Amino acid sequence: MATIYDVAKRAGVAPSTVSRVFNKNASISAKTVARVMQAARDLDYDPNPLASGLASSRTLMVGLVISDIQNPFSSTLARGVQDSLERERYITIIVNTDGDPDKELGVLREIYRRGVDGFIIAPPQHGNAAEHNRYIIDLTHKGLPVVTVGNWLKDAKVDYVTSRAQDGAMAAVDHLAGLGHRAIAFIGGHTTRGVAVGRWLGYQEAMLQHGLPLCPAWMLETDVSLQGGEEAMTRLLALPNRPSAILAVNDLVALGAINACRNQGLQVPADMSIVGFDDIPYAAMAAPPLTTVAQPAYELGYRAAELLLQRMRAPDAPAQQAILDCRLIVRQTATAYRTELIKPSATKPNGVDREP
Amino acid sequence: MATIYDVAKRAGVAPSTVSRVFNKNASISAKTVARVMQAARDLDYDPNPLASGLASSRTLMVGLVISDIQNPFSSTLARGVQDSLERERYITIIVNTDGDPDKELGVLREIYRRGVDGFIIAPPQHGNAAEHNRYIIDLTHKGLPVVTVGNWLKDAKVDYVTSRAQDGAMAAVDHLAGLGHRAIAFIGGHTTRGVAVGRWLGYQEAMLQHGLPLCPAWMLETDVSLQGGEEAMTRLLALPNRPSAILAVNDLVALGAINACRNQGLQVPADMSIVGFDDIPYAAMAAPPLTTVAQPAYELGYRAAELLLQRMRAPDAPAQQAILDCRLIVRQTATAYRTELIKPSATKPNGVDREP
DNA sequence: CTGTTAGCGCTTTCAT
DNA sequence: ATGAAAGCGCTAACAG
Repeated sequence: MATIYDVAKRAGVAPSTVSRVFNKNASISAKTVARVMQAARDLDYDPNPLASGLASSRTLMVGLVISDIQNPFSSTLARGVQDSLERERYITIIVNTDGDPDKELGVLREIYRRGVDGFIIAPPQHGNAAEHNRYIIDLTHKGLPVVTVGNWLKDAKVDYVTSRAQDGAMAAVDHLAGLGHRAIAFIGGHTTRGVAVGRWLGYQEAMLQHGLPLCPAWMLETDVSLQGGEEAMTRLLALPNRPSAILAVNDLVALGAINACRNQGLQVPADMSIVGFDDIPYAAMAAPPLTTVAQPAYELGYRAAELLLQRMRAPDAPAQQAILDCRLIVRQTATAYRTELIKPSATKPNGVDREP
Repeated sequence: MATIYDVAKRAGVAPSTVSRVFNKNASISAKTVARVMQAARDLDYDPNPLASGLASSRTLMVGLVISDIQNPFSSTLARGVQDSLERERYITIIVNTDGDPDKELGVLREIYRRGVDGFIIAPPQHGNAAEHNRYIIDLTHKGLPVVTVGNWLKDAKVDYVTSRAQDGAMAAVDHLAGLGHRAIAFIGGHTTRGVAVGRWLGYQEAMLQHGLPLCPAWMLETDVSLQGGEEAMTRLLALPNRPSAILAVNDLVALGAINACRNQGLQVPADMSIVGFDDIPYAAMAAPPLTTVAQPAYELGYRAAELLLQRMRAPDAPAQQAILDCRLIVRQTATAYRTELIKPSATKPNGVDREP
């Protein structure tokens, strides 16, 4: 591969001039630019990113921290990030945390080490007091651009993008309550932290507004996955005072919950109403089609990347945020509450009581 | 950040010694190792990957080329790759081609430029004569480790991993034929190229074996996506001699096809049998649950990464391959052929003929 | 087993 | 507007 020296020699200029031409910052005479570009073309020259990274500590790499690329929400968000970033020739390094705080810290360190120019931290586990949180804030103090999605790091100058998830969750509860449900459970991830908190808060607030009971047994933490949803629903179904409706922290969990119901011989929505969150493409195709709160995953990613790009250009600009709307999509997994549900079912071993 | 010189000084050794310790290749006395490690710990030293990459041209980065991270098959495969690679401290750079050969060539160039230590090229578009193919082979000639998944590059020493997709496709056709279908269509991607060829060949071979007609109008190329499947199915339904069953190149396409049927007022499987490919997690949850050929996506990715790791260690070892099994999963989208289907339906404007 | 010495290819003052 | 020269932090012969 040709180096900058080769190009310089062929163009009859100094290497530094070639560098300037390629980095379009300093002012160079038009004819020099032309000569350099021609020489570069002749030699098929392409700057070596490692060398320029070493010299300038700019690598054109950004780290994207997500919980799991297999979640369609995350992969869509990732695509938004990549599509935006690649227009500026950045590459995106995607790392998964699996919702594990230790792992998150590890991958964060790893990509920092690698010299990324910035981070986008999406569905993370960092709460408000954890070590990672500290770590992330330290990064920003070192001047590293960070944008978070779905989670605001207070006390740090980080840009963030989020959706009105709290409103979305409230709309879901409103919908369920309007259908006559009183016993509404929430199946969450680590509900007190991370990206789930908005939904969690919205759930509680709406329940209170409707004068509905917040029963601790109805607020479950689980893995944010199909399996997690299945398992949580199974636990819920084993309860003496089983709820009649569920708000799930995301569609994966909701889908898993539907599975669990089916396995126990329950019909959704006849015997159990379920509302998801995200509106992944498969929500509409599920059996039955999932009622859910849509989040603009792609947009979220795209906007996050835009904010990051802006911050990298203007490190001292005031922090910005982009807040996008959620929208309740009514499909077929939530239906009117039937009073029969409160009677013990002949086919079920567990008595079904009305909640206190 | 501490540099290798700082550590060397503190440990009272030469920088090269520190380098050797960290790269565990040369033999170093135990006590020197201990001293160096201690110094490194004291200074919180971490080697700079850019510097070492520049000096050694090993970057601990590998490029993963897929068509679209949003396809659950791809994201699962990607996860397999990442999980394997991260154990050896490699990071994975995921790039999407969207099935566009030009874009593929572009991203390939880009990550090559970045100095990746190897490539994994999964569902690509490279056929057997295209420019990219040439490009990839050139890379291997330059000594760059490449493993392809699902597609064998002949004339090149590349390792590859694949599934017995051809057998899988044949099993699907066998199933459909056994159900009495004769008019079986194939909705493919770019069927003559890339990862789809195995399925395409399997389809044809099985059709021939069963003495079934290979009608050109029944072999469609389309985008490998929900929309693509929907669109292709719509085209198929507009045909005068509509097929009674479909083999789709993957689950996304199959799911899209189901949508199209529903939109046209057709029941699946009563009016149209459909079989997918991949068995993405959502296939089982679809309405109705999708009959499909399962591919071990995660395994495929994991194994690809393992082969790559091996080749990077032993550049001159003979090419290896890993070939995994596919498995037909019979669910509910394919059912016995009903002779009524050949009569023009009262509800449909298009006459339905038996195929020639 | 360990030290010395050149680079790897680019950027960046500092001059001019 | 352009050139000269000193690194960025590490590795890899080559000695010894």
